[in-house]
Amino acid sequence: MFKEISKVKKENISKLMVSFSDPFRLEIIDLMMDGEVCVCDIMKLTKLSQSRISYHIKILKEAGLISDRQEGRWVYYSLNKESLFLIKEYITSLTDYSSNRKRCCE
Amino acid sequence: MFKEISKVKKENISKLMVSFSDPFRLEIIDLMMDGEVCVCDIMKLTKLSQSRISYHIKILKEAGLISDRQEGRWVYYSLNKESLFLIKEYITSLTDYSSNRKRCCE
DNA sequence: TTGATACATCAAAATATTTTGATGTATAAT
DNA sequence: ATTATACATCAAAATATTTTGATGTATCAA
Repeated sequence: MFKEISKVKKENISKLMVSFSDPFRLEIIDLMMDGEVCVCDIMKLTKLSQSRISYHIKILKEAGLISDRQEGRWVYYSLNKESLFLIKEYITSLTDYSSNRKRCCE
Repeated sequence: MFKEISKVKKENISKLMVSFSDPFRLEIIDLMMDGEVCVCDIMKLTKLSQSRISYHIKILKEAGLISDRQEGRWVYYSLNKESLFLIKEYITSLTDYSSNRKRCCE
């Protein structure tokens, strides 16, 4: 399908993009911009319930967008740079191709 | 919320990201990489039904990801470069911030 | 070893998205 | 004028996602 991004990568991309498709996940992602956060932080900063946060965290983790690091009772989450780079690469591939547009249906 | 991307932009981003959250929309987007396509093209190339394609096209259009151009009975759709750039900018802002990570909860 | 904290997981309910098939509108060809 | 084509829109059904509240697990402190 994609000419430069393989099918395997395409599935990654798909899950990664789903990460950003929910407003509350966007908020959580936003909080991770500054560095590591734990669920407790997200609870304080967003007023989302604990299980609700865990649910969204799980989606982000399974997509590969975030990494986790446990320290005692706390689990610290942070954005995964490689995944962000993959997304940027994908978007760039779209812009690159669309710059030599042609007309269709002729 | 975002430090460099305003709230208005954030709403744009949200809708733009939703555009990529469905596998069939990803396919449609993929087809637009090479240039303009009409619904009829997408039908031929994907075997999705016409109303199904129109539904997804509508979401992409409302998100501002694609532009349309009518020519007689045909409507040609193509990727909107400005929107792609906006997304790249957003992802970049995430990577930029996450490079000076700090520990939380201390 | 008891209790508290931090988080994960689960099943059910609530909600949102997607698909389908029918119908509608505009354009164009006969 | 009539018919065909290209696409949009609609309401109902199908399906998927999200939320909630309860319960489970691991860690730590007293």
